[in-house]
Amino acid sequence: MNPTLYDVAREAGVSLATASRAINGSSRVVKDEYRERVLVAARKLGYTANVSAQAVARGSSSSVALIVSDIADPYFSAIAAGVLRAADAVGLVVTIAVTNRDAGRELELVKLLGRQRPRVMVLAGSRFTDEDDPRLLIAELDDYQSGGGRVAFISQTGLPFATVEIDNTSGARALGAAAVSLGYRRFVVLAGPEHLATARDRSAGFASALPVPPVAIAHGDFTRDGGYSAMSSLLDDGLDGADFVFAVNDVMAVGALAALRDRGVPVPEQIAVAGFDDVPIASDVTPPLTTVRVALEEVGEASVAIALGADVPAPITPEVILRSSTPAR
Amino acid sequence: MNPTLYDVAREAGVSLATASRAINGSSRVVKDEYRERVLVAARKLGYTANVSAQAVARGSSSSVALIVSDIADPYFSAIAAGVLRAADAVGLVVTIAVTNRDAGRELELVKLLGRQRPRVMVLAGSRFTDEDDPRLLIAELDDYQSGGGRVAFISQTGLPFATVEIDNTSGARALGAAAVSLGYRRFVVLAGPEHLATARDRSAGFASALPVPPVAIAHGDFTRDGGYSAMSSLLDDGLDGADFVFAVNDVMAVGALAALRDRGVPVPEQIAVAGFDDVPIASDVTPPLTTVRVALEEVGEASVAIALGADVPAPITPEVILRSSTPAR
DNA sequence: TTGAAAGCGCTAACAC
DNA sequence: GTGTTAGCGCTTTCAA
Repeated sequence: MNPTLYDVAREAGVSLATASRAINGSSRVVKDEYRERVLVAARKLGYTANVSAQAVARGSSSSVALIVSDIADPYFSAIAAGVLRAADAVGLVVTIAVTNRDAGRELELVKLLGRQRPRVMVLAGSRFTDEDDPRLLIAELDDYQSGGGRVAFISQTGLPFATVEIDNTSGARALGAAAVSLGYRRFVVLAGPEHLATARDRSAGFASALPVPPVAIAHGDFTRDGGYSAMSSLLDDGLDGADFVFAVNDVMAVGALAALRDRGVPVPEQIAVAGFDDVPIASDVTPPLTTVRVALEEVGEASVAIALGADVPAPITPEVILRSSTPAR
Repeated sequence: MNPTLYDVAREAGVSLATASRAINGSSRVVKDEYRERVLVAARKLGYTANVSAQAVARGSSSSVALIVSDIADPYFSAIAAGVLRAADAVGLVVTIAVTNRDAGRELELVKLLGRQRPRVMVLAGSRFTDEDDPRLLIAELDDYQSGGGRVAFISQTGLPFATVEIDNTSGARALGAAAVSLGYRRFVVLAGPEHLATARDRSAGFASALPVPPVAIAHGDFTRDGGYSAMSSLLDDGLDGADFVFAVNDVMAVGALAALRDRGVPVPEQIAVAGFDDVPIASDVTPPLTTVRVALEEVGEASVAIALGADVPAPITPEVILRSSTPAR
């Protein structure tokens, strides 16, 4: 059995209240001698506070709930790292749950994690433009907020909650412009899931910078394998002189690179490849990937900051990073 | 304010006890009519159970605590994915904290996360052979266990707790043997931190399969950058005819690949490279990396299984995966 | 089967 | 400063 605060108080010969004040350092001042006695007793008994009990008594917990699509995806694990760091800095503990890219699951998880009454809830999945009904999610989050919780979204605009917004459109447009000025002329887009807002914005932003529409667009999952198969199907159809492929995120670009390599298509000699996000591996694949950098860890940190009351920052405009996967033509 | 169970009971016109039984489905049976009324009332009020209060009343929580070195490292994020999946399957929620590879931090985190009285605690960092004093950690974990918690370690033998053991030595030895039979003769090892048990085992296992000792061993962090700098310093010293470099984990191997590429050393033509773990990107770098596969997600799942009482599995013997970074000579 | 009531471990008035 | 005590929201005897 774990010793309770009551045990500590008895051992120290003080009241429960004094022990509580000495250990968690409330605003009240405890005489040094007593505090010392309490601390010694706590150490002697191996006392560990019970945060559940504290949460019940205080009416608020010390945790942040984080919902991501897939923790093994470098995009989300980088965000998680930022959330973890920011939470740690303010003494909060982080509970993580994954949707596996299932929108319905997200609502369930909001309910599930909401049971912990976390101080903050960060949602980092992505919205679907054709979503059945975001109203249920909104209602659930409203309930959560009315109970004193704070919500922050990452990269999902259009919802009535604080959001760390990433300007996917202009980032992608900048990349498109860079590609054009490097001399590329025939573009192909690995566009991700058809109804995923982030994917659409990036795809559209990229296209908006081109003098001519992309010669082909292939949809696929927002994952490495999605990139691999989208690229493969494009290859099956014949590249038809395309000289540049834009994958709407880096993990898809990595998949595309693998597909290209498996087919023996030289990159960047025959075709250039670019991604989006600048996840850590982007610079370590061969050739190093041109991409659009989003400071993911900072985005994660910002999400807990705004949930905790910081001003919502202006939309983050990601920066084009040119690497050898897209040399000048 | 969040509605409480009391509110629900009142709304449904039943007692608190009945509402509790109807909602969490205790062993007691509640008359259908009452149950229905309670459920309707709960929905109407938007009732959400408060797990902290449940934990206090029940004396046990429904969470698992996971401690890893760095969630952005693919090795740990893969393990985390497994832990998350296994926890989800049994209705447990996961709290994650990172040590940033600081051994002292691990003890602090055990204390910190222990305050939640998690049902299970999984430690996935790595032990240092020269550790100041594992006794403190052990004592802390013993306390935790005596309070009813269950501990599981991943890949860290020698501690008196259930462990998902990875046979690093034999995996590395098998890789060494494979390298020899492929025709390689002059080996170099990127050995990781000097006192990290996992790194030492892998390094020693590999060397034990060679006819001659490695021509050089470079230590460095167990990270991508550690691999990059270890490889760089070896390059500075002159490779001296080495034809094979073994990095004790994949992320270091990826760093080594980058260092080699930056210096213009062709891989695998001039020198072959192999890693360990088979993290997802291993097969996506160029050339695809020969490695020793550890089923990381399964390891994560196994850790919660054994903590929950499953039999401790035999040490996992990882499997050599030959890819193009180590062609036959 | 249901309800009253005694806790669970802790905090925070409130009184001394 | 310190102690008493009434909760916090929920579970679980124990009677009825």
